[in-house]
Amino acid sequence: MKLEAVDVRQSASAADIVYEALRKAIIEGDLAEGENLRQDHIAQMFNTSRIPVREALSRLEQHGLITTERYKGAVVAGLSIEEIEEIFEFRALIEAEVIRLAVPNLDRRTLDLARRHCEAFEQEENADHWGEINRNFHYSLYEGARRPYYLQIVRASLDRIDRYLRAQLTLTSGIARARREHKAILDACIARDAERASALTRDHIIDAGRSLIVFLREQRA
Amino acid sequence: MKLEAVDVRQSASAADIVYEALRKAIIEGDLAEGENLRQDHIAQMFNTSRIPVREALSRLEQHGLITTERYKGAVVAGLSIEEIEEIFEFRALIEAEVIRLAVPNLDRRTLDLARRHCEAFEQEENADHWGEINRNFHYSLYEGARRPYYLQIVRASLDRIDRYLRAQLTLTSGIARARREHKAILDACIARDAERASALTRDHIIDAGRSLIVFLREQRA
DNA sequence: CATAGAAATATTGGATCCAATATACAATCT
DNA sequence: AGATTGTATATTGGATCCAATATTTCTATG
Repeated sequence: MKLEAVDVRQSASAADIVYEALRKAIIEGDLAEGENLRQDHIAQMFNTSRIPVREALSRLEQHGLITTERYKGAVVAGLSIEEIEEIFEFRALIEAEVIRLAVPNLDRRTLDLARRHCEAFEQEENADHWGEINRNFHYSLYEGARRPYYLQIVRASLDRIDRYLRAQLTLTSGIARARREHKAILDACIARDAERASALTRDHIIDAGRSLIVFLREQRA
Repeated sequence: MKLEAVDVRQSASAADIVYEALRKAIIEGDLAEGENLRQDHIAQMFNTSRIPVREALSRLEQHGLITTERYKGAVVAGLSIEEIEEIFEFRALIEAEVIRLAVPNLDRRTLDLARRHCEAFEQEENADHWGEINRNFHYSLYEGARRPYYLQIVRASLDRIDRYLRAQLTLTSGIARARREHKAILDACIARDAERASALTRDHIIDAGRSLIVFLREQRA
C-alpha cells in the first residue's frame, strides 16, 4: 500500500478561523479603533452562525483586543497614551531579557534566517509588509531563548500595539532608524554579545515607544 | 428623590460566572490535573446550558488553564517541570520590576494594608487560606506600581502555578521561610528601599520556585 | 415645531436541537 | 481465542430559535 499521508486535523473549528481572522484584521489596523463588530454581520461574512463568532469575540476580549457590553456588542479596543506607554515599557523589559537568554543558543542556521529577515526589512518598499517582517526578524532571534511562555506573552503584548506602530511607521520616517537598529541588534547577536544585544533591543523598543507617543499626541490633539 | 445607587451590572453573564468558578477551582487545586471537564456535566451543575460553559472553557484554554480536543473535551492542564521553571523565572523578572516601580508610590494607607496582610499570613493556621492571603499581600504592594497591564500578566502567570505552590506549602514546611521573606520585603518597602525590595522579591520567587521543583521531582518520580 | 411617549427594530445571551466523530462494546470471522 | 468489523453511546461544534433589552423611528400633543 502506498498513499500520501494527509493531516486530517487540518480543518480548524469555525471559531478558530474567525478568531484568527479578526485578530489579524485588528492588529493590522484593517478594523478601526472603536469600530462596531456585529455578531450577525461577522457570521454572515464567514458563512457561519453567531455561536462560533461569539466564542471568537470572547477570546479577543480576553486578550484585550476588543471590549464588549451586553446588548451593545463589541468594539475594537482603543488604548490611551498611558496604556500604550505601559505596554512599551513592559515589552522593553521582557524582550531585552528574551534576547539575552537567546544569544548563547543562536546557531548558524538561526542567525542566517534572522539576517535574511533583516535584509528583507531593509529592502521592502511596501509599508503594509513592514509589520510582518519586523515580527519575523525579532521572533526568529527570540526563538533561541527557548522560552515558550515568554514568547506567548511577547506576542500578546505586541498584538495590542501593533496597529499603532504600523500606522506610525507608514506615516513618519521612522523606518530608517528601525533598519539601523535591527542591523545593530543582529551584529551583536552574531558577535555573541548578549548584553549588547539586550541593551540595543531595550533601546530599540523604548525609542519606538517614544516616537509613537509623540506621533499619537499630535494625531490625537 | 433619594435612592440607593445599585450597580445594575451586578448580574454577570452565565459564562462569566462559570469561568470564574472554574478558574477558582483550578487554581485552588480542587480540580485535579488531567481531570475531565464535561460540558454537559458542568452545565447541569450551574443549571444552565452548554453554550455559556463552552465560552468559559474557551477562555480558560486561552489562559492555558485547560486544554481541549474536539470530540474529546477539556482536561485541566498539567505543567511539566520545565514549564513551571520557566513561569517562576518569568515571575521573578516581572514582579521584581513591579515592586521596584511601586515602592516610591507606597503611601501610609497601602503600607498599613500590606502589613495587615503580612500579619494575617503569619497567623493563619489553615493552609487552605495561605494562597489567598499570599496573593493579597503581594498584590497590595504591587498596586502601588500603577501598572494595570503588568498586574494582569502577573495574575495570569500566578494562576498557572498557584495550585502547585499551594500543594507544596501545605505538605512541606516552606511556610516559615515564606513568612520571614514577606516580613523582609515589607520592611524594605517601609524603608523606601526599592532596590532591596526588588531583590528580595526576586529571591523570594526564585526560592519558592526552587523548592517547588525539588518537591515536584520527588512527587513525580 | 419641538418634545415626550409608544411602537418597531436591532442586537445580544442563552436554550434546544442537529450533525459529526470518538470511544466502548458486541458480533463475526479465521 | 484473538483480531476485525459493525453498532450503540457519549460528547463535542454548530444552527436555529427565543427572551431580554438597547436603540431608533414614529406619533401625538402642547
